[in-house]
Amino acid sequence: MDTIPDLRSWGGADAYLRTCASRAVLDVIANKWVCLVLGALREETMRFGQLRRRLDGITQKMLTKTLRELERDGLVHRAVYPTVPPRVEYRLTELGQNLGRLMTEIRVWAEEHMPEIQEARERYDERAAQDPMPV
Amino acid sequence: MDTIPDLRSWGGADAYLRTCASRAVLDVIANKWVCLVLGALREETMRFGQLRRRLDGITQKMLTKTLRELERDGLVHRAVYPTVPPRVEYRLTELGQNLGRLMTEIRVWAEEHMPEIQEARERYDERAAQDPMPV
DNA sequence: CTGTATCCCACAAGATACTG
DNA sequence: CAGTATCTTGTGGGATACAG
Repeated sequence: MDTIPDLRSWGGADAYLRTCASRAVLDVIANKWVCLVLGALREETMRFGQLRRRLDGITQKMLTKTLRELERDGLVHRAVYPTVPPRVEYRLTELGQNLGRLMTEIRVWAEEHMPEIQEARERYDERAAQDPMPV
Repeated sequence: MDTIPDLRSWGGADAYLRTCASRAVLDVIANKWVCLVLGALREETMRFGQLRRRLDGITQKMLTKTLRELERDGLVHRAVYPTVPPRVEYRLTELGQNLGRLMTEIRVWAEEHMPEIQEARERYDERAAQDPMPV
């Protein structure tokens, strides 16, 4: 079982986390699957398999892990209906919806500016290819 | 030398990246150091060592790598002054400032909501400790 | 259908030492 | 000062098999 990292190292002498909440939150959302799951659930409550298809490319394992983390962080609510076969629905909590709005802003930014990034990369790579990098 | 991963590595039929810009951008910003560097440079142009001290806890290697990626993506400009000892200044490009604003929103959100996340975790862990998890 | 449990590997990332 | 070059370890994450 994957263990969920504990952040209580907070306030301690640790160099990374010390002072700020920002770093703790970044440890939550600086994760592509987390962002994508939040984004997907923003649209509607979804079942596990539905979510899996929606997030084309995610493995069962990563989806489960991501959802558990989000549940632990109070961003996603997990509702189990003890039917057979089992039915599990995931929906954003209020906190999750709140964060989801930020995710949407990121998506909007992404769609608007990705071309510029792509162009910058091509320029950079071209320059790098020309410059005689030392052995 | 660390190579900068190329998006196209997963190209073509891959399930993850294909269509959307969001995923490509998430691969850029879903990274705590990237977020922190952008956040730091939002305040002011900084030299390498200055940045390193500011981002307490980052290693030289990771800072270098992060800055190279950001430079490649056109988010950070790198200015080298061929003095001795060398002086290298990093500043956000316009695109970088633009993204930096999003970073700031994340920081604001973090400071506002981290306590809620922390509480959710404690509740979750307490519940988990009580429930007799199956072997 | 919704998960757990394993095996496995590539790579992210820290520590350390060296250089123009 | 601003990096490179190595070495090593942890872990993110895929593939697969199995279970309630």
